[in-house]
Amino acid sequence: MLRPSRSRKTPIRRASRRKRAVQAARAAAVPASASRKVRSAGRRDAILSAALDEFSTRGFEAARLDDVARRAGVAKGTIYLYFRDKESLFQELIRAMLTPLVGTIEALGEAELPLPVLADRIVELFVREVYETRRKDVIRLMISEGRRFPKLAEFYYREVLARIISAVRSLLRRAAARGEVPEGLAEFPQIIAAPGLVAIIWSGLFERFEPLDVRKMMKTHVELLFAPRRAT
Amino acid sequence: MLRPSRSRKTPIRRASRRKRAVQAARAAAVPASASRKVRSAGRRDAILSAALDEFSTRGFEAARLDDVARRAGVAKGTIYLYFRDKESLFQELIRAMLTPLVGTIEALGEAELPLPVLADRIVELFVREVYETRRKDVIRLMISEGRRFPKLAEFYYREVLARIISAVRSLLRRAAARGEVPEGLAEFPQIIAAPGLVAIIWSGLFERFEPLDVRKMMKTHVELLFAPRRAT
DNA sequence: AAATAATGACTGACTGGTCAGTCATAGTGG
DNA sequence: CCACTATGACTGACCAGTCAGTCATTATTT
Repeated sequence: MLRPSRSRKTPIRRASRRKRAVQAARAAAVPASASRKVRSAGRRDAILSAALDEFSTRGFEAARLDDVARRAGVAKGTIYLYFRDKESLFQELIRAMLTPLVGTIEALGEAELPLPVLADRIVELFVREVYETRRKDVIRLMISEGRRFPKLAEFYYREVLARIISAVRSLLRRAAARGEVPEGLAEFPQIIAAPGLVAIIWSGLFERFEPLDVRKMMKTHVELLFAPRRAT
Repeated sequence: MLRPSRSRKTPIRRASRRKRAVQAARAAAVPASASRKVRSAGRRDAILSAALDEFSTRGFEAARLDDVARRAGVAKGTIYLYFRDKESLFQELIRAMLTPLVGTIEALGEAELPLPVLADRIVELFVREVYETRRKDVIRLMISEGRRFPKLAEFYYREVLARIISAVRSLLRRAAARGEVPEGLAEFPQIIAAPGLVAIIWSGLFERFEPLDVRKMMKTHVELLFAPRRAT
């Protein structure tokens, strides 16, 4: 916690043993007619969605839970029925949005695709599944605020990043063995992702001064990396 | 405005009895012997340096000016003699640290260096002038907090980024004209910087799980980009 | 050169406003 | 009918920014 003194006072008397319904229900408006379970899941999603909006525009510290509640169409106290505290809400948000990426990327790594097709897939995956979705904002949040949440960074590294890196690395090794990409690349999968991250940062800070064609930049980069070379 | 009943303009005598003790305990960053002008400059620098530390570790919002003051060996009020407010302190910090980079990079762009030497210089410049200095922290701050300071982002874009990009771009164009680098690269100078930025982010979030050899990654990347290719 | 006055840099207790988290009370689905 | 869900006014911590007061340094007078 950022200010440990604040919440230490009251002992936590959380009795709920209920398993969290982590199923990805659609974040539609919550019809009054729906069953409790459905409404509950809807509420949770609405809160997460509202939190993403507020955290994205104001930053974690400056975001007000009152605003999150209003945006979610819920009272502030309700948030505390679904999340232990603000920090926990933040962590759940990141967790819920980024975990699903892993499977997609691992699948991409396992398919044995010809190099040009692969390059294309990587670019498209990034643009369509990240850059053009709210995942872009979540990753921006992770970049901006992650440093102050070491537990979250650790979770993210173990559950998401390490697995993605490992998948990309083995893919690069196989390609390198066939002589399709240079050896050195497999050691630094970060290099492949780098322009994507830069694009995310750029879009938040400088887009209005100098727009950036993300797809084209990614394509240029990947093609440069994967281009056939003269023998050394 | 409602005033507390006894409040007049009555000056209330409350000179601190602990004053002498406090002054004795204060770590004197600036020797009391120095002239006013010297001490003043020293104070400003001490405040900026302390602010960088506090902003870096807690983030802009969470950083307390009380802590900045303590770290600088100064009273809180003193900060307001040198900076209008917290935001202005932040802006001055970024401005003071990053503006000097421009000249260095423009000089690099103007020297007509052989490609392998140039690659080396770029990597070394980044590692020595940014990554191994506190500029790394300032850039991390810019990335993390810049979005909430549009004015600052604009200043930074105009005064720093645009000029760097322009220098790098013209350098790349000349190299492309000689056939030394691929044409596409000049359109996206961001690609060259990307791994450097990723390294800065990585070092803040994941270094403790998986250390990253920045120099080697940068070198790998630049060499891949600049490598001789088969004719297309 | 010493005494005295003027200056303005510096201090830190205090204020006003903010907001995370609580809990007494009010619904409502099963 | 009551356990579960939801509410929102409230509280206590917290902190940026203020300003009346202090005192070291510099300027002026004797």
